[in-house]
Amino acid sequence: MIPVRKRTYCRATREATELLGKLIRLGRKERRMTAHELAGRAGISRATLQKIENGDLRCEIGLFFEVATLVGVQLFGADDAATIQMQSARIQDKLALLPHSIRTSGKVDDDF
Amino acid sequence: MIPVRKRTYCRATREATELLGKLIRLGRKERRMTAHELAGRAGISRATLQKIENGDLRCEIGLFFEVATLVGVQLFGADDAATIQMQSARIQDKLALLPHSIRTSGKVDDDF
DNA sequence: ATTTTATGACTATTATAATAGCCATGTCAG
DNA sequence: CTGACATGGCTATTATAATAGTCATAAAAT
Repeated sequence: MIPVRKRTYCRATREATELLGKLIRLGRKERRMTAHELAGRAGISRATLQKIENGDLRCEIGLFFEVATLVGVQLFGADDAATIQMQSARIQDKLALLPHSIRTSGKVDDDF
Repeated sequence: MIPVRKRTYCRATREATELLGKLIRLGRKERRMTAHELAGRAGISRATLQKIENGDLRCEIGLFFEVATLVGVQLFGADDAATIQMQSARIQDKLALLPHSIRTSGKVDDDF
């Protein structure tokens, strides 16, 4: 029973997810952890970890990031939650300056 | 009907996902796109886009990355698929040097 | 060489994400 | 001011991800 694939993803999406999966597998092996061991620590099944390391686009982002964190893969160039949170706060400030709702009347679409 | 939350995520995971969501919302507004419009381009529902921009950990990573790409959010510091693919190839080479399967007998666990 | 076990691949089942559709609110443009 | 529409927040339904489990293979360790 072949599942019906309907969704498509652009190449950048596929490549990025594949890269993240490989970084996770590399991190795991560098730390000499088995797939079984890492899956246990992350609280997921070994099958799901396999899908993550293979760059399966349909896995939860939370699981990807959780495993990445466990094996020391840097997200957004930061190794700790506090640094990421600071970036988040800065983006929040920029967001506050923009209008709450976007109106598509003028059709300007500046590319900045 | 309150859904039973069982899974937990570490702070770094939550912060990183929240940051990515905010970067996406910022990117969308800078390009003056409505949520409806962006959801349409990404081929997802507006409700899912809302969850993504709010940093919902349970959304598919493929949807996160797809939307991020559409609004110009850089993944892994690269703006094109080719550059990401090159990074991927390098990681692949490093992986090839490591042993195929990890044995947990010696219990060394070097941190590198 | 032999044993042990880490990994890849698969299936059926269960949990849950994604969706369509709705209403209420808010806010931007005229 | 006010009317149009963008957004947030729900619900029920459907699609599908996550799981547990098994089997085969491969590769470390002895």
